[in-house]
Amino acid sequence: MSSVPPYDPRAVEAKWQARWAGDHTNEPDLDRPRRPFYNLMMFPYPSAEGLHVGNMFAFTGADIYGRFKRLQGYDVFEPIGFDAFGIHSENYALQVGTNPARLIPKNIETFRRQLRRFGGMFDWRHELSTTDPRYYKWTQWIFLQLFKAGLAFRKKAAVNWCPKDMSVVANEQVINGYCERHPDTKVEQRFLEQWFFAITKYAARLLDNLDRVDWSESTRTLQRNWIGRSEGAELVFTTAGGANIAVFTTRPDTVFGATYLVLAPEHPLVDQLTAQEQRSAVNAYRREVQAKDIVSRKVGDKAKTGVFLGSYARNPATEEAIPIWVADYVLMEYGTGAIMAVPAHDRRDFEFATQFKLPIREVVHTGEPLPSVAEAGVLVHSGEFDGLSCPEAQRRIVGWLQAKGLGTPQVQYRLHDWCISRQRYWGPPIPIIHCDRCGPVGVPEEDLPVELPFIEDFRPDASGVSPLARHKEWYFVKCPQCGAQGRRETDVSDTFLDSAWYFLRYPSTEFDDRPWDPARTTTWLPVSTYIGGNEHAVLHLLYSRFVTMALEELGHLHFEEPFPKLRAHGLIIKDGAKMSKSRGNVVIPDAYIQKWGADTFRMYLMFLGPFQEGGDFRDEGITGIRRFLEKVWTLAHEAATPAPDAGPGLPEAVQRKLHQTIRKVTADTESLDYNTAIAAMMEYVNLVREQGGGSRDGVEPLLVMLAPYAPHVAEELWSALEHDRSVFQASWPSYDAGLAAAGDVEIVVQVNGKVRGRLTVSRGASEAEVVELALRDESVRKFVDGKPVRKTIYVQDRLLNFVV
RNA sequence: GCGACCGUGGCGGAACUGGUAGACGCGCAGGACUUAGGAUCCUGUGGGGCAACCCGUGGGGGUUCGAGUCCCUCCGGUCGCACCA
Repeated sequence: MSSVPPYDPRAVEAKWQARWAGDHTNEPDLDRPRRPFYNLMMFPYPSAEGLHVGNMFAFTGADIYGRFKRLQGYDVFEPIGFDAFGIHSENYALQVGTNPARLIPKNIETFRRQLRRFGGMFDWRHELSTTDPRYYKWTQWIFLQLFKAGLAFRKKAAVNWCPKDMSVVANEQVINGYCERHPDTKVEQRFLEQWFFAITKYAARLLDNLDRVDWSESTRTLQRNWIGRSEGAELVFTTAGGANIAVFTTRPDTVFGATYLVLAPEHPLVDQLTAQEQRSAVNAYRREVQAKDIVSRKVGDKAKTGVFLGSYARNPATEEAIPIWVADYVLMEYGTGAIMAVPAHDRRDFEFATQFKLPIREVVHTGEPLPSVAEAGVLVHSGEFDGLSCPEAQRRIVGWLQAKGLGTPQVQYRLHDWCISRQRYWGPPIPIIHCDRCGPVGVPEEDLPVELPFIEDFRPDASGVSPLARHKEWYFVKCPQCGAQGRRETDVSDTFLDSAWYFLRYPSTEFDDRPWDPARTTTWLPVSTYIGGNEHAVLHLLYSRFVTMALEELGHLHFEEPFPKLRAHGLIIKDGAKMSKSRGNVVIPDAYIQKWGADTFRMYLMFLGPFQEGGDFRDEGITGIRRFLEKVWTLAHEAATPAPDAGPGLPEAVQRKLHQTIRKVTADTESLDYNTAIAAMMEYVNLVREQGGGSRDGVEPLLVMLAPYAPHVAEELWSALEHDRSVFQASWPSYDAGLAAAGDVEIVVQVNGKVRGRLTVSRGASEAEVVELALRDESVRKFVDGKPVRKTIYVQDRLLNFVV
């Protein structure tokens, strides 16, 4: 055996990374691809700590898929970028006292270095950052398109306000009513005029299209639940004073049991319906509710609170006068902000009625104790509808009330309109100018981008207005419509808007005069495969779908679903817990890559467990992968200088195993089962070593299969076998199903379900043959032993079972 | 509280439509080579038993010739949601 050079991953990886960059290996011809394949992964937020193994796990899994597609003959476009606006960057900047505009470029530089080092197949020509004015110019442009189409509008909405931060905080930053950063400070509720996108107009389409996309079922279920469609009816309760109170209910069949009404504290009719003697109690209650932060109002303890308004409404079914209450368990954002309470058949209403001694009337008899919420029973105490089943009664009662003008069938969605306003500094300014005469006016497209000014005092102050409003030269501007003095909108937009369209920009990053080039877009979009974490299963994906859908409708795109195929990867866990800075268990990959090489580390991460489920990061097992690559290294060098006595062709066992391995690695890589694909390659390598070592025919297909997983070492060994061109110009090996299936099989012989013997027979042997052989077996005979065989079960090529 | 997913050797994990449980890897034990080995190679490795065999996929029950896989129930864990009328 000739001498094999040592495997030095650092040298090999540096060499091939330089070669790929120099040869433009990872840069497909975007204008004239033969078989375009857009391999997208969720772009990272460039944190100050750098890329961690969770990111790398996700990117490696996505990169393997892209490289696999490349080897199957596709022109793969695999871009990367940075989602760098947002509250995380801003809070970190506030903490260290440096403007985020200065911090982010450094963070991006670190990420870029780490991403190059791990060997992703990225097309760096098309890198983007959401903070780049060349990018957010078009984020603003999209806002304007939606604004012009009437899909962006303003309304008042509650926000969490931290008096210490002097700023708005997100729901996730409120911990039990206190600010995350100031645990002694209670968060308040404030009502501010905010910008919304009318995503609810698309609720039905967003829901229906889910049936037609190829996504993991778990992700689709999350989206369905989030959209939350429910069917029911809107019913009208009238008051003596002539007010109409509309309520939404999914159970119109229980309307005879509605013994009181509840309005949300913010309901516009509360003032009008409050009786004089109750006014101070009602006002006090409303103030109390407003003082609570949003989260504890929604999440908080389950004890019900509320106040009687002192007035009554008429139940449209019974015509009785029933009391009207205000309570915060009714939410203004859902339905009409008012409910008919049916305490006998709704847990929440039951709890409330019990507490405030309100009447409880059973109208659906199920035999269960109250409250009985099931729709399995017959109507009672419901006049002419007594005896009907619930579904039947729902139809009939809605029809009856509809005829009286007091009800209509209706579908409600849980989905809210998307609030895109952020009273913050670090985001793209919303491109609107407020004019006293013209109202909110869109910034003319030729004036985009509205640049975010670099300001030193980006800290919020007690005024409650955005830091941007303090910059007069930026803030005051002429109204584009009438030329009068106007003021810029000082809210910036939500980061979810930045990321709701980045995949549209990637193929067209070099064009500054259009957000995306029509020809490029037709060629490359929609995305071929999108791989990302399930933490974005709802918001990011839903917002991206909405933006795409709206842009399609406005004629800017030719498709309405951006991600026809989506796969969610699992999470990397460390010491049984999610990696997070607060737990202090974040692992940075750099030291591992330095020590073991990127190839070993990539494969190690994929070998931890199923990609779509995640795994527990411990570094003990990493040497196993390194040993495997060393073995491949040796085999390939043996193949490069074959022993003189090497015969032609592969030993039969190797040949068969090779075809079985190709079959398994192909199927497993396609389905993202990378851990078992790696195990299959290991088995093959073990067999080749047993059977005499490396040969060209045995090693070359292995190197191609290994290339997506360990691209650098695969390139190095491919070139050691005297190939001039990149291994990624090779094609994925095919297998011969006949060869893969050939050979003998071992059949298990059972007696009464217990394994008593094993037989080796040729594949496809007949039952009679196997039975005869089995009965000759010593240990099988011992258990059959003259007893009559009552039944024989034979499973071809697998098992024979005698029941005696 | 509701919903989804999951419990397999010392560890990470394999196991197609019910059909050889523990692939592959780590670790561990013994051996070889070596001045040395935390390098490499070989052998073994679920538990019990000298053996024939017996037991074994969170606990209990069921269906079946046969259950990690299907059904019921209990226990434990992870994730998601948060009064959605």
